[in-house]
Amino acid sequence: MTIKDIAKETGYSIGTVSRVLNNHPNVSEKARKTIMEAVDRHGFILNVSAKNLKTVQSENIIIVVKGTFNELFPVMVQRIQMYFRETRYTLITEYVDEEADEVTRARQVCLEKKAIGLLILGGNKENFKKGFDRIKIPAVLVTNHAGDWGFENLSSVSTDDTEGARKAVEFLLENGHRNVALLGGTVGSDTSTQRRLGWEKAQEDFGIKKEDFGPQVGGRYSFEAGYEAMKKLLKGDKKITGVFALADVMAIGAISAISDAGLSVPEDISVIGYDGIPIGAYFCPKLTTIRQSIDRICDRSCEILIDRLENEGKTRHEFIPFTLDERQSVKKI
Amino acid sequence: MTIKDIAKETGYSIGTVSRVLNNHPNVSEKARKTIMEAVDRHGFILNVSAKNLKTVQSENIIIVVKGTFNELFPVMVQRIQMYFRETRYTLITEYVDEEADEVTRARQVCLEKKAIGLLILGGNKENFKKGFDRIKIPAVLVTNHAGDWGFENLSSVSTDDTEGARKAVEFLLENGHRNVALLGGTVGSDTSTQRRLGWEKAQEDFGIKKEDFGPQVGGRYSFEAGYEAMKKLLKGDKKITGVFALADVMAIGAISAISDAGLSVPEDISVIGYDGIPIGAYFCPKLTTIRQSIDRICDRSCEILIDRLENEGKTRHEFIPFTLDERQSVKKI
DNA sequence: AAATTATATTGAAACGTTTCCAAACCTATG
DNA sequence: CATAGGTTTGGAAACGTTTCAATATAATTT
Repeated sequence: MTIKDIAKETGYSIGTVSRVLNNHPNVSEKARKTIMEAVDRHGFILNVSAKNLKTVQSENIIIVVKGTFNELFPVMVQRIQMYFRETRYTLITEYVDEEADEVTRARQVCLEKKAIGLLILGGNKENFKKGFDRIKIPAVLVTNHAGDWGFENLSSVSTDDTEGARKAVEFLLENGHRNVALLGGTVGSDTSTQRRLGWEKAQEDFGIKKEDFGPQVGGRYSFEAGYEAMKKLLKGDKKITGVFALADVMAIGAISAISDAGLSVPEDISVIGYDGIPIGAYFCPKLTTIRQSIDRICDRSCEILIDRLENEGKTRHEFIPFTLDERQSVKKI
Repeated sequence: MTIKDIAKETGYSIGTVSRVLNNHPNVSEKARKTIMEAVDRHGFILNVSAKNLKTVQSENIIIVVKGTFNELFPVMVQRIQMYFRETRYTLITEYVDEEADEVTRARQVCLEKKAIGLLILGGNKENFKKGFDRIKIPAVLVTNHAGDWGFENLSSVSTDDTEGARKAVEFLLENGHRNVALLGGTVGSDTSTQRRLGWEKAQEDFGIKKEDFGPQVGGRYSFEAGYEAMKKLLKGDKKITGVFALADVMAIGAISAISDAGLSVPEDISVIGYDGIPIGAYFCPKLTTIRQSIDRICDRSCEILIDRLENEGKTRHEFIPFTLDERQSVKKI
């Protein structure tokens, strides 16, 4: 069943059928009705390949997701999928490993799939510097701020990680904690860097000298890494009363480790997380955390991309406000 | 940059270039080398639209995901994405709402995208009965057993939900619990039905009469629903010592509710879950649960689909073994 | 060296659309 | 009633591939 068959059946030319299908003006009401009727009757569907062959452009948008152990990203991908479900675009998901170069991979996939737009979940600046200028299509960096990266076709939507982290640590400090450990972070991850910076700033604001900063233990954003990092921290000699985990999943891992060590949260140690994943509200104790509006981040990213695609909107670099969700895992001392 | 340019540049015909690109036999070493060299030099990429136009078939596989509040599915989707990353296929994800008819939607998308294979995450039998026979391409039902549904082109990979649930409830019964509540389930969900059946069987095996079965409260698989359902249960008059939650997320919601009610798990009430989501191992108390090998379910689903696509393998209906992960949320009484 | 066979290459049609130009058809105006 | 202007339609080229029949070239056999 092709456009040609419809043409033959209705007695119109294929040109006319095509025009009807594409809502072109200059086609009579009568023709439109006859043709649409035939189309519906046969459940005819346009051959996208043939269409793209002519129009060159596809309607593919690629989302490149970096890092595969994250609990947050799959949910964000889902949200973004749902967003595009309502549009005429096709979203193609491409996962890349933590260590891989997401920009090179993105470029490759974009060429293969003839993508017209690009979303990147969790990229890092180093890789962008190396290769982003060769990506010609509009792109949005989701979750990372790229305001000062200086790329022409790149937008970004994120929370202000430094401020968020600062707020988290300040909250701990206001509650009397003085030795606030930092849990998590991997080299080359921009979110880690930003959040660590916030941790430092907050301590400086409270007049803590650099040599008196709490201890740090790195690790990727996962339950397991949080658990292990906390175990290491508990073995350390410094007495810790507060922990700032760079991600909720780490916070949860950490609480689990604390509890396995026979201590309790928040009685012995207070823990604050970052992200605002749903489980946090049901965890025992309920997790105090900096909540990013991931739904809004996702939606806004999609909006910006589509605006640029369809209305030639400018690139933007937006911060979505975060909130401190005060629950049970932090205690005043 | 098209195949034609490559042809012109190397002096060969476009036919020859095409054959080189497709690894056809009957092309000289010399031609192959010259052409590949030019291809690499220009970073030439075949136009998929043009290719598909001729070959008719795409290499698209659709995954239809039913239900959007689930914590398990996004992770499974990710796993499946990763699987297909290594293949020549393109996976297109399509989410449908809990109430929607996944089969009709699947058919529609398959036509639009000219898909050659289909994966369905969380379908139900009623919808299949209505419309699956009109789907002509190989499909695999992931997570539900369809052995007796009688569809020609449908495979399925799942755990034996009835047996898993029975095992869970037996475990509670063996630990001395006699009034085991059932938490969760929505009408029309096949997994719920199967698991409820297991709950009934286990009680029968222990000689409990139907009128003495524990109470049931329904709800979708989410933290929140688990929380609410448990709250309702706690208000009931029957004294409950054990709870079987149809999904880990519900179990976690339930534990949270129990704890908010001033009781504790497992001291006052034992809870067992189903699924084996990662957080379970880090929750406090650590969640005892029936763990499905979701990775293996995913991988096996993909394998079966591809086997059918490429080697005309038969349809299969496989059970992947589950395990009882005994942790801390169940106590002997 | 000629005849036969196997291998390598070419040329052209076909896939299902879109789009542009020209032709045909209206309708209103002078 | 002829003409202009606008609207509607048809026809054909073009998009970048694959594929197949036909041809050219090389290898093998006699």
